[in-house]
Amino acid sequence: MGPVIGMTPEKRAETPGAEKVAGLSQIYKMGSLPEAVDAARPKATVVDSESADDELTNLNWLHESTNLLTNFSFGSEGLPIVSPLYDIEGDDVPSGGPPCYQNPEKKSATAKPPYSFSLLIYMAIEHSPNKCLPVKEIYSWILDRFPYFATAPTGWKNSVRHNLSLNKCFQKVERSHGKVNGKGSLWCVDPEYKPNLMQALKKQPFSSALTFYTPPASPQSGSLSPHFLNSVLKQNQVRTLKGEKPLPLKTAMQKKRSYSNAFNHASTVRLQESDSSATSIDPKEDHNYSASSVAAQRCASRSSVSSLSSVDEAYDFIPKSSHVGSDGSEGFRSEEDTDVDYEDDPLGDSGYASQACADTSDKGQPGKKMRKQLCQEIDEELKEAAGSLLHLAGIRTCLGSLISTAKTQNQKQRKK
DNA sequence: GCCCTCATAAACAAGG
DNA sequence: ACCTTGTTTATGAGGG
Repeated sequence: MGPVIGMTPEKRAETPGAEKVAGLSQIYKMGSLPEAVDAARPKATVVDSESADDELTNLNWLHESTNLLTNFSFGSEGLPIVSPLYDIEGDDVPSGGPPCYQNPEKKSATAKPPYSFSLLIYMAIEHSPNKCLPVKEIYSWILDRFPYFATAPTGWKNSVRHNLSLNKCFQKVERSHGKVNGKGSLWCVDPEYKPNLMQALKKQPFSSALTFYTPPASPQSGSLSPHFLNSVLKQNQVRTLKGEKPLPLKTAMQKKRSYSNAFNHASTVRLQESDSSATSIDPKEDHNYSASSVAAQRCASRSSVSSLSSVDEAYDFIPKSSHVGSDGSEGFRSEEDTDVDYEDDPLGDSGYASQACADTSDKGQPGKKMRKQLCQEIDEELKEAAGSLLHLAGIRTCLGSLISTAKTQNQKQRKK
């Protein structure tokens, strides 16, 4: 198969682009924008007014922010809401959507699938509503899609487990407290490795299988949530205290976007970027089976609370409620959430879905309603936030004019 | 020939 | 005791 290459975040951290992924929240906090991000940014959005809006209180900044607020509200225009649900089964793709997932594996039912175990596992996990599956369900999915394994020697399950264990692309998430080392952990795809898996999938003969993948909708939508605005304001307070210049919202927006891009591992555009900072990894570090490095890498990539904390950090600017998302995408859930009795679940795969997922899993209509409702709510919040900003700006303008009039009156009195 | 990826097998431990 | 899950090690095939 095509090599599932370049999967070492540790190595990636050596490249400038890697920082975008590895320490995004830190980038935010540091207030430094990697040049690579700047370069990758559409120039049109980089208005050359950095000096002009250096001040947080600059009205140009505010004006721009309000423009952005109107331009980036959730789902209100332009940016399509990508549903990760329409293609869970690959068949019910709405008209106008991406091409159907053709189930290439079903074409060659008894032939050995052209995918490596890593990709099979990846596909299985990505097919699940919550992007998390226990080993058993991964078996089932593979068996379901590739009857080849029904007759294949039983060793393939060993291989699956072997892959899950050894491949850093996959993270184990304990279902509940008492089962730290017990049975039935859930396996997720490490978001950091998704681009690599995607890339590997693209190299497969049946690249149409990619269409089952659905990118997380929230971050790259570029919306300006109140959380985001608050976050910028808070950061600017800190920066001011530190004696640094406040960060213009525009810059923050750009960072947010750059981060979102980095987080959006499904972005094939990014995958094909020439600098390929997010995906260019030292092949030596990829999927390393050598005993010495595996130990070290596992320490780095797994023991760190399965990177989940970093994922959470990465969502810094996004309302917590949207971490899981109404659509269930990017399903890194809490242990409580994932603690589901899958054995008794009559829904099968869809049984892993949260309530929101369950709402949407049938025909997609209720899900759209929910999402629409959510978008409206967010829009309202955005409007409120914009209103608050305008209010503040108004106060500032009033104060400014008062001060200036007072000054002129002072001067007049002195002349007299 | 070397290195890498991947598949496969096997041993072992822990838990249900 | 048996099965499942998870980890680790070893080995070989295939490709660049």
